[in-house]
Amino acid sequence: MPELPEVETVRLGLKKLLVGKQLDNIKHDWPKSFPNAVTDVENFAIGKNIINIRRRAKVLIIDLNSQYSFVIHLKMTGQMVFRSEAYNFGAGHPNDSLIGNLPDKSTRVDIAFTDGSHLFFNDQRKFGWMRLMPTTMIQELDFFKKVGPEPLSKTFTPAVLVERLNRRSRSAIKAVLLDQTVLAGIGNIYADESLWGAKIHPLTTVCDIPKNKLKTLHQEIQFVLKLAIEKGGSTDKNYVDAEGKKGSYMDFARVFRREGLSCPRCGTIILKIRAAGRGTHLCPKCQKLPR
DNA sequence: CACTTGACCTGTCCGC
DNA sequence: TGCGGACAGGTCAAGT
Repeated sequence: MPELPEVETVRLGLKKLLVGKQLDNIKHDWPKSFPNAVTDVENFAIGKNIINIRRRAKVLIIDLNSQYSFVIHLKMTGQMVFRSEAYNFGAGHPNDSLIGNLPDKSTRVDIAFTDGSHLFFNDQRKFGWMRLMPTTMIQELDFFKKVGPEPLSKTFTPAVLVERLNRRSRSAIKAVLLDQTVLAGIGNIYADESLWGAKIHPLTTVCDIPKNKLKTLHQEIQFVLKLAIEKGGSTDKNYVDAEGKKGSYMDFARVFRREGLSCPRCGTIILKIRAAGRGTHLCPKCQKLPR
């Protein structure tokens, strides 16, 4: 589910809620969701304390004071939800909460802390995973070696965007924006939203995009990601933050999931096409293919 | 190589 | 109401 803004929202929530807590017990029922040896969990997690929560691309990292960390990818439907007590109802926001009692049938991992609170890793589709590993080994993972720059970092200038996109200059821009080795953290929602903002058709070949539009694209990527973090991310279906609450970016979306509605800029009916194997939304008047 | 498709899973929605 | 198929925010591996 989550792209950079959703993972960042979860990170901010977990950082407030989890730092300092001591692990008491871990229950898990689906090996692919938590592929760890029992001895590693006993030696490097149980009884240890959480010291920091980080994010790189769409990956969450929970550091323990044992030189080990949980590395977490939520993929399509993963959720990390904290409860001060297990088995109670959510934060008391009936309109904002998607989930009630925990654990439930989507719970893959249940981490109990010594103060009685719990962290639940829920994942309907079981694509996501969390694994315990030595903190220093994280940077050795293939994914981390290859992943591109963070689009909200100070060093991510328009020139850096151009240089990264040119690595796949003959591919369609939508596919390139989704490529995590080009840029970190952009997924289907924010790719469509930023291309609409820059008035670029998702199937445009990178080398056919004029320089000034690439500069606009750089601005739009940062604008859309920052706005989405402000709004607590996008809840299309499953996404919730660390307290189980939905994000509200979808109320601000200009094209994503708005097929058949009118373009907020020109009023033309928004289309949904297939690009890079993904549902792709665009305004056919604002976003024309160069000819 | 570069791009597309299938696989990993469960759930929901739509058409017949 | 039931059933089949398409589709869903991500990433790999395999195939063309």
